[in-house]
This record gives sequence, C-alpha cells and structure tokens, in this order.
Amino acid sequence: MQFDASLPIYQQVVTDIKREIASGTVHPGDKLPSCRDLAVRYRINPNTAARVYQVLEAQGVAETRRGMGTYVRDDPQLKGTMLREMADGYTAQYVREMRGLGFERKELLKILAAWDGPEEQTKEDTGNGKGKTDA
Amino acid sequence: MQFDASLPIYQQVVTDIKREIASGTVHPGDKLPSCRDLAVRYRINPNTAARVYQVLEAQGVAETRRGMGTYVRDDPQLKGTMLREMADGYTAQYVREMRGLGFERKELLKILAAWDGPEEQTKEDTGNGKGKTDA
DNA sequence: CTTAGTGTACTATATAGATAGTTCACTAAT
DNA sequence: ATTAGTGAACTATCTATATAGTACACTAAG
Repeated sequence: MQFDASLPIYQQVVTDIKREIASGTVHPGDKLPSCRDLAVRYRINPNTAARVYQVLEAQGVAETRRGMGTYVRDDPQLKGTMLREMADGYTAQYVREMRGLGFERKELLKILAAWDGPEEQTKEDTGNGKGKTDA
Repeated sequence: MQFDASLPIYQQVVTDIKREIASGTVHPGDKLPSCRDLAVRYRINPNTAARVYQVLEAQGVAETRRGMGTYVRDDPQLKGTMLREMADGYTAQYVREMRGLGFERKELLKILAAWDGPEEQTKEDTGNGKGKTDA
C-alpha cells in the first residue's frame, strides 16, 4: 500500500482497515494483527501502528485487550453500519465537490454513466488516457 | 472558509482558487489579491498566502510579476482544462473509493440518483438526517 | 526622488506527524 | 517460574506546516 503524503499515515491505515471490515474482508470478532505485525505489513513504525489501534478503539471499531491483542468489535451490525457510513461520506463529499464546480445531480449521473476512466491498471494496460469527461 | 485540519492550509486555498477559476467565478487574466490581502481574506499568515501563489505558479495556473502582483494565466482554454481536470480527479477518486467498498458502477448510479443527503444547509434547514444510502 | 504596493527572503517559534529505540505491564502457554 | 507475545509508555530526533515579525527588491504613480 502506498500512502498519500498529504494525509497522516495512521489515518490512512485506519481507513484501510475500516474498508476491509465494510467490504467483508475482515469480520466482527476477528483478531487484528499485533502492533508489530501491522507495522511490518504496512511498512510503518510500531508506534504508528499502535496509534492506529488507539484510533480504531476510540471510534468503537476495535477492542483492545492488553496482552492479548486487538479485535474487531464483535457486533453483527458493524459491517452494515460502517459500509453505510463510509459510502455516505464518500458520496456526500463527491456531490459537494462537484456542486462547487457547478455540476448539478443530473450532470453527475451523466458523467458517471459515461465514466470509463482509469479502470484498475493491469500489467498489460499501458494506461493510455482513454476518454474522460467531455463536459 | 473553514479548513480541514488533516490537509495543509495552503493546499486547501490553492484548491479553492482553482475551483473559482474552473467554475467561472474568476477569469483568465484576472488579477488575484495581493499576498497580504489574500492573508486577510482567508485569515491566514502572509507567508502561507505567498506559498499559495508559488504553488499556483508552479502548476501553471497563475503568473507572478514581481512588484505588480499575481494574475490568473491569460489562456482562454484554462477554465475548460481545469474544470475537466478537477471533475475527472474527483470522479476517479469517488469511483475508486466506492469500488474499494464493493460497489460497481451500476450501484453508484442508483445511490446517486436516490441521493438527497445534506443539501447545502440554509438558515431554516435544521439538518435532520433525512434518508441516505439504504444499501 | 519619494511613496505605496507588490512578491520574496530571512529568522525564530510552535505544533503535528513519523521514525528509532528502549522499557514496562499484562496474558497465555510451557 | 520462565518464556513469548501482546499493547502501552516513554525519550529522542527529524520533517512539514503554520505562525509572527522584519527586511529587501521590484514596479508604477505622484
């Protein structure tokens, strides 16, 4: 995983773990990696990894048991709640940004329907621009 | 304007000025406020304001003439170029985020079509949650 | 020339973030 | 009791950001 320099690393890792829960890759009750393992996986400092778990616990996403590890909160509704929360957050931000540029919802639908931009780069895909917004 | 603590202020001001150009509030050739005026308008430090113009110049959006001020580059295509650039950037990010949550384009269209969430708060709008994503 | 307004450059201070390294406290297994 | 693995708590250093304040160089207008 590569980090965006304009956002704290620990926040990006927090978001990534929440994404894994929301998308069903990690489940409520699952044990998360130890601070030291997490640091290795994301190539970050163990202190930064510990901070990730402190934030997740503060947000009610994870539970920490000293000496035992950190676990995803065992709440069957957790996945659905987080999926809705994150999707709504992304959508609200997108609509806000596009409105700031002068686009109304109707135009957003047209742009998204025509969107074929950067579809997951693969090895063979040399990534020629292809078509984007023609508005 | 209020700033997001998780992003450098100068970057947020840069984006705001580019948004004004893309949406047609400010036009190519227009004179931008002086560093000191900009600092007053955004309630930031004059040094931070100067940095904003350095970034805008580096990005080819503005031209600085020492002793005279900073101007939006006088290119008739600038507005269109920036509008496309910013809209594509926002859309690409949105699609990427939602795909990470497991949503395909078809679902995005449904979510956006049903979206009525946080429409620009006005004085009368007390901001009750209203309906959001029901996925 | 003088003045006002411009961008630029510098010193200094303060804070947040990230790193490195060490140590401690708790838990489970042996 | 010992050991290994866990989170937590420190000290220290470094960088980026933002602030305050001062000074300088250039431009146009008087």
